[in-house]
Amino acid sequence: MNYWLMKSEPGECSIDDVASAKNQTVPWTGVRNYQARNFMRDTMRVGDLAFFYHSSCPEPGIAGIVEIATPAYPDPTQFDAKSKYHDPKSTRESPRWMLVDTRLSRKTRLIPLGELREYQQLADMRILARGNRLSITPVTPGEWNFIAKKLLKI
DNA sequence: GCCAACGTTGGC
DNA sequence: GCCAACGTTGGC
Repeated sequence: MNYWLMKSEPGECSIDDVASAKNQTVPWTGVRNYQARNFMRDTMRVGDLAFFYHSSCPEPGIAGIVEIATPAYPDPTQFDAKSKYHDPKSTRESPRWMLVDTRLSRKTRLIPLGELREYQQLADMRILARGNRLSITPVTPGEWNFIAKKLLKI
């Protein structure tokens, strides 16, 4: 079982959008970065848990927990000429972009980015690194447990 | 809106 | 294969 942190812009898809989606499940559409794709394609397993992080918004921070609900499969938006995620270089025979579905595990209180920065135990988290732009990053069990137990008390 | 940081592109 | 230019991300 692996732990992750997945960024989403709440203007695109917030934790409340996941909560109100059918089966409280959303496809993690639109990843166009190879490292993030590789995590989904190669390392994620059904049942893995991820912090759902709100980025590029007034209050960036962890807003909930989602569970990986499916194995990786081709992101349909890459084939859709009308989608902003369309990739003309990708083919159905050898799709370039993969995604997983994520299902709400629970909504949490919002842990602001500034609060995450307060703890030495979390100092190595990728999300806290300067200039970090990777939208999916691994979280260690130690970091996961610290956030879940100490900050969220779950 | 600014700007640092980083990934991707494309010419060579 | 190198690397400069460019575009994007994301916090502030």
